[in-house]
Parts: sequence; structure tokens; C-alpha cells
Amino acid sequence: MSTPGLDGTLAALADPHRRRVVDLLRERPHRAGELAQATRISFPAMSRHLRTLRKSGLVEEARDELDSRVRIYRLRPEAMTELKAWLAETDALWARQLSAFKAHLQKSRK
Amino acid sequence: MSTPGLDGTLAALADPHRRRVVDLLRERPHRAGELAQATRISFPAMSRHLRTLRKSGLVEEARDELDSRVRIYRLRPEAMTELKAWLAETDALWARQLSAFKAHLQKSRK
DNA sequence: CTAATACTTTTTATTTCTGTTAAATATTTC
DNA sequence: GAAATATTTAACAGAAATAAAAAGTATTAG
Repeated sequence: MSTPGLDGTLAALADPHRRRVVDLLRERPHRAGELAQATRISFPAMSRHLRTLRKSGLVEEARDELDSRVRIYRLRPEAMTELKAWLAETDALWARQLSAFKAHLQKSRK
Repeated sequence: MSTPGLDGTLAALADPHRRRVVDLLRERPHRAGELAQATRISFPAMSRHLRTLRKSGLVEEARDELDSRVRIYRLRPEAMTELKAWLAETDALWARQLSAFKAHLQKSRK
């Protein structure tokens, strides 16, 4: 499944709890329960955050091979490439704006 | 005024209208009115979006020198550095995770 | 001074988001 | 099979976001 777009990514990352989850997942995969305890919110609340993260493509779920009650969540860093590209684009356009401004200064100094 | 943090930045960028504004502003500064017309939302709505963008530090306002009724908005790309740093950090940790995984494979292959 | 312009702020209604508790589902363990 | 475990879904309440309409504030134009 491809990245659903910038919008979902940004909306998912905008919540502090969800960003905390991403922070945890980038170190290693975690169980749903671990994530709930780490963020000090209820299991149901975490479950919903995980669902939005999953829908945004930032995270994927898998059952534990030994105990399929537990669900392991892991990060999908590819989901951030679109966002990074957008930020890079901003940089590029900004650089152009800056150089145009400098050129303008040069011209008016003459 | 320094960047208020990732949270504000991401929340501000999560809205499509606001991101459209940023897209416009990265080409050149615009008047508030122009932005409203470009996004096809009401002036009051745009005014509020501009306020959240301003509070997030992504945008700054200035009065037009010739006609101080009009307000010019311009991008503050510095406001994105924290976000870029956060994304880079994710990359770094992910790379470490990947190499750890490869090391693990090496070991188990022996 | 009056009218017009360019926006912003306030008010109010509507929707969306988060969180909590309770109930449901799926597995495992005994 | 019954009890325990891990997690999700449902139901509902409160908080926050968004938007449109109306009113307000400056500033400029005539």
C-alpha cells in the first residue's frame, strides 16, 4: 500500500502521543501494550492512535509469531519520504527567492 | 520569536488550506486577500488560518509600506528546521536498526 | 468628513478528535 | 472447556478545530 499523502502523514504526526509512539518505534518494534504503558494513556486510546498511524502508512502491524494475541507495531519510514520531499522543495524555492533578492540588491547598488 | 516546537509546526501544516498557503508563500510573499482568493475560502477563515500559521512561526506578517491596510505574509523557513531535524533523526535511528538487523543475519548465518 | 477598502475579531453552529468505560474478540494456558 | 491475557471495537461525553455571518478596526480615497 502506497503512502496516502502528505495530509495523512502530517495529521498523524501532529498529535504528541502519536509522535511519541513513532519515537519509540524508531528504536525498535513494540507491542501495542508496551506503547500504551509508555505513553500513560489507556489501551483503547492507544489502539485508536495506532489505527490512525496505520492508516497514514507510518506504521504497520503484525501478530507475534509465538503468541498471536500480541500485536507488534513497527515503523514504516518510507511513509515520510513524501514529507521530506515537500520540505526539500520548500528549501529549493526559498533558495531561489534568496538569490533573486541578492541579485536585486546587486542591481540596485549599481 | 523562536520556534514554538514541532507540535505547533505539524499541527499548522496538517491542514490542507494552510499547507496551500505555505505552498503559495514559498514562491513569494502574498497579501492576505490574495491568499483567501487563491484558496477559495472566506476572508475570515483565511484570517484565522494565517493566525495559526503565525503562531506556529511558519509565517510572519507585515504591513504594506505604501498602503498599511494590506498585510503581507511571508514564509519563515527557519520554522521548519526542527521538523527536518526530527525527520533526520528518524532516518539515523532507522539506519542503525537496519545495520543491526544485517549484523544479526550475519551472525545467525554462521 | 464620508465612503470604500482590507482585514480581523466575535459569535454561533457544526464537525472532528480524544479519551474513558464497558463490552467484544481472539488466543493461550490450565 | 473455563479462566486469563492482549488488544480492539462500541458507546458516549467533553474539548478543540473550522467555517460562515455579522460586526469592528484601521487606513486611504474622494
